[in-house]
Amino acid sequence: MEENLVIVESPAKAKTISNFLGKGFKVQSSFGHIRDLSKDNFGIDIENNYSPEYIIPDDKKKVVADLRASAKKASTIWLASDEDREGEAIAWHLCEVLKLNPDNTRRIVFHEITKNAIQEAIENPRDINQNLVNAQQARRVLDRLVGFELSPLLWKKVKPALSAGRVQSVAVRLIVERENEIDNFQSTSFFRVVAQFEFQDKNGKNHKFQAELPAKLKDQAAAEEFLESCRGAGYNVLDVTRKPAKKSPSPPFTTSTLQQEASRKLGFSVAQTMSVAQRLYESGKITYMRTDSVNLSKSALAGARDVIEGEYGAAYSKTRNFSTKTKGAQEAHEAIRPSYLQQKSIEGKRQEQRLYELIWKRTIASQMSEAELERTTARIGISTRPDHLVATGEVLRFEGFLKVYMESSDEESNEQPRGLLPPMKEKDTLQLLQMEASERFSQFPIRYTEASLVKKLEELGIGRPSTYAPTISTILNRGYTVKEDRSGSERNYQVLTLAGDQVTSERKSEILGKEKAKLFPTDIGGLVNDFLVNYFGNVLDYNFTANIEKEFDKIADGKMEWTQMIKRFYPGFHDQVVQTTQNSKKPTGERILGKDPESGRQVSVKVGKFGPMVQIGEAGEEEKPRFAGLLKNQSIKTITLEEALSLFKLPLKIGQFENSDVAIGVGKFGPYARHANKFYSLGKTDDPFSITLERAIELINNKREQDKNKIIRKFDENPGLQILNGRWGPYISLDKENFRIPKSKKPEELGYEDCLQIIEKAREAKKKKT
DNA sequence: CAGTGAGCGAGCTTCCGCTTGACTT
Repeated sequence: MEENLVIVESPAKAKTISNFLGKGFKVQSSFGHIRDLSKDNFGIDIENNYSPEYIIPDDKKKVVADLRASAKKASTIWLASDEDREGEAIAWHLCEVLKLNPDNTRRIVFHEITKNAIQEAIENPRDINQNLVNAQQARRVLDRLVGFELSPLLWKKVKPALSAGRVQSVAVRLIVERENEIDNFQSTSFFRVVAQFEFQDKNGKNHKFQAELPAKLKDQAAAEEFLESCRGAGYNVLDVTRKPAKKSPSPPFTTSTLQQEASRKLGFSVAQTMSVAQRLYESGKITYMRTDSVNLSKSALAGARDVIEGEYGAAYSKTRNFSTKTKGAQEAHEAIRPSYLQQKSIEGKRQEQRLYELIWKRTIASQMSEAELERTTARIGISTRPDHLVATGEVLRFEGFLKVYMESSDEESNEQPRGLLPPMKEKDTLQLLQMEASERFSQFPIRYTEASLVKKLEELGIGRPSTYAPTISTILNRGYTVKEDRSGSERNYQVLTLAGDQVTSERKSEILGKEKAKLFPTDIGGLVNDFLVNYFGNVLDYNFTANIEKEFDKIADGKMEWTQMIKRFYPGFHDQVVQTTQNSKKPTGERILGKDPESGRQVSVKVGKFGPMVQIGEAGEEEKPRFAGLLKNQSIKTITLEEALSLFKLPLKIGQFENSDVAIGVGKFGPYARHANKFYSLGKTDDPFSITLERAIELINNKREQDKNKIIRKFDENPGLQILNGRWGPYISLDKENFRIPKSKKPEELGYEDCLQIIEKAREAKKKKT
């Protein structure tokens, strides 16, 4: 009965702290929350003042049992979960579940994992803040009520297994509305005038540079008139002004900004960033990766200063404290930074090295001095016109943090890097090389990437660092949105050129709307969003979360009873659900395309139980309607009658191979080629209507080759038993049941008996579990 | 795994936030 038990949320943290505390302290992890609402009847007794019913999920039973055993043996229990709403609730659930005695239970918090911080925390314990716990319960109950009432409504009205929630539904709304903005965008064109000049300095050296007309010209006639009027003109410098400017580094990484920069600079998906960061955290290379704080510990600040002064000199060092501007930030952790700042790079997988270096650079740069620039502006007069052209140059006087790191941007920039202007002064004359007026277009709104959607959600205060990546997965998995590349289409534009005293005109073309890994709404995403916005505009409101957060704060401050808050929301919301269930029509997005020339029956498209489909004929007619699903890249919004009708041509025989028919069809898993009763998926770029027999045979042969490599070993004793190569490495397959191979064994050396042993063991382990 | 859908209809799906393995073929 002498040990102290410290409970934290993460095992990696437990390990680190354990080293600081030494003997007499046992440190264990709760692995996050240990209890959640039951799934029966919402897990909330609505009749009984919204009393929550908590259960311990199966995968937490062992954790709880271990903690219970340790708690029994401990003289004092220290609850050291994070100092935020969720962390406080975890501490409270631990008290409840482990039946901890308040006399020997202490609540402690620390913001950085150093020996001093932890000792200080232990010297200043406090009680559990029940108000903060209640704010968490209100948050949890509200999310459950919203999610579990809206989702079943969608099952009834749209399609089974859909979902809606306070966070995911707003994420979908952002994507759908952005797409609408793009659809409705009217691109306007204008002309931009850029001139190339040559200047000869007093040593006779020639310098080339460019200058631009500040005003844009409204159409081709204006551009032509402008260039014509410049024919034979002289150009001289009206004045030159110099202005100093400064650039400051960005704050160190939070989860959201790390996801954005890893996406822009390394091309990582949000989930990929988190999984690589998790490995870095677990191996002790970086601090915790789920954080909304830009704060660095004192020791990190000192460490950064040492590194910068040693590596670049004292002039490059500037200690900065950043403050969070994010809505609803809870700041239970530090910013994401290297654990040891003197370590510029690490050993490990390529991805880990790249992400680590990004984190190192960002952290170090945040503690460096400003970059100092000098911007030069020269105004250039045109002898035949009152207008003037402007040339700008930028010189870096002092690199500062730019020596290490520069943040990227989501916007496509057409600004060219500006260099130094030649040493011109007032009244100098310039030689015009050529002047170009080129047609430009107003910029379409930009589609979201995973990371820029996270940025937007964070700005709105919706979601938390631990949920950004899972939220993206959810809206992709539900089929509300797809992440895609688009090749774009050609657009023509006009360029007028004044050179050698002649104005010429030329038509050029460029690619418009090329997209890489952008989020597009699907038909179902659009349909569900319109339905929810129409009937539940209050919950789908971009400010809904921000407003209820204010109420959670009141609860946390003890100024409001948490059940009061739910009482104010739920009855009205529930009534909305009941009303909508009874009174709303099924939203189908139906569009009538025309008549089927063969039968004369109506052809329409809509979203059905299995997704978007075409229908020939109507229900209730003598002959039943015929149905066909849309292809993945087709939409009920844009599909034509002709495209819709051709879907009924499938499955389509395209020829013979090895004396059997080859037919192209579309199934549950997309387009396929069928041959001798076997299915072969078509590639992403294969069009089911125009695919050739040659290509189909190629696919068949590829698949056969793959299957050949799939088999590592076969056994004569039992043809149902094989060692196969799968997506996640080698595995044992017995009559369609699969088993993992222990890491200690080499799959190609396993014999028949070995396999049976592994299977036996796996089956026993499974039995124990249940 | 590979067309399903028009309504007699079983029973299933679902939320957000904390956290990692276990697990997928």
